Amino acid sequence: METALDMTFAALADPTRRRILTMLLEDDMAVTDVAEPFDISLAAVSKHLGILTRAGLISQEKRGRVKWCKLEPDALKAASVWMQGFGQFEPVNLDAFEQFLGDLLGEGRGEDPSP
Amino acid sequence: METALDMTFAALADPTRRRILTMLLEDDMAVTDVAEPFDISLAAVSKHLGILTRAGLISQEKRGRVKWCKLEPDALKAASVWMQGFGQFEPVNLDAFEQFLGDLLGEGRGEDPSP
DNA sequence: GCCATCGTCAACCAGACGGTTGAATATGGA
DNA sequence: TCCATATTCAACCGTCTGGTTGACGATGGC
Repeated sequence: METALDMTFAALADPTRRRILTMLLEDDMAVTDVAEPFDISLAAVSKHLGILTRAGLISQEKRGRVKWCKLEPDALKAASVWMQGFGQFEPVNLDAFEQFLGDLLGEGRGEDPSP
Repeated sequence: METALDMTFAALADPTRRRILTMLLEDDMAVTDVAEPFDISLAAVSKHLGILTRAGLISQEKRGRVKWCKLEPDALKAASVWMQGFGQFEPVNLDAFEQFLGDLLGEGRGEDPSP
């Protein structure tokens, strides 16, 4: 049986999907617009969005002929809580977050969760 | 290129590996002892431990003929920080954590990160 | 009504994943 | 020295994953 936590972490394991999530952090987007910055087919992006939707990380609503994608941050909450159960590190503060973003730059681009 | 975040989330996506992490939360363990509660082969557990090690979530140290596995919670920190970048939910408090554990019971066993 | 646009579906492919088994490599104890 | 214990390695298997392409169903503009 595949639990919610399984699906959440599996969804987050792909860099394309994480990048999509950070894009949606700024604003809701249509599928075509989500796909625009990527070098893969629209069908591939559509699959990624399906995985994110099944994991509950985003929701999709069709208005007219365009389907809008919206971030659902509450799904991240469960995963975040799971990790914090390990509790051996203090709640994250903004300073640590900024520093982490700096570290990230050396590792790969398009990962940053903030504008 | 496979980033650290890729490996962390992929490692967390498997329920066997999450259960191993919660076991190691209580104490360091030898590979054989880690494998004991599982219905899979020792070799399979050894592979899981390799994945957790490569993701930096645990470390392994050989003392004598037994290899000890130790939780490395700092690796979870990066992933936790990434998620908190979405910041639309407040830092987790203990009450929410207890409630979450309650919710989890209906979903699958062996997932709980606390004793 | 017609055509372009938005998005998904279906079939396919290469490669990774989780598991198995059996052999191999330490190491410790008698 | 010999044997049992602890762990990994290597080869293999079925299934899932991320990608492609081409055809297809809706919807909106003209």
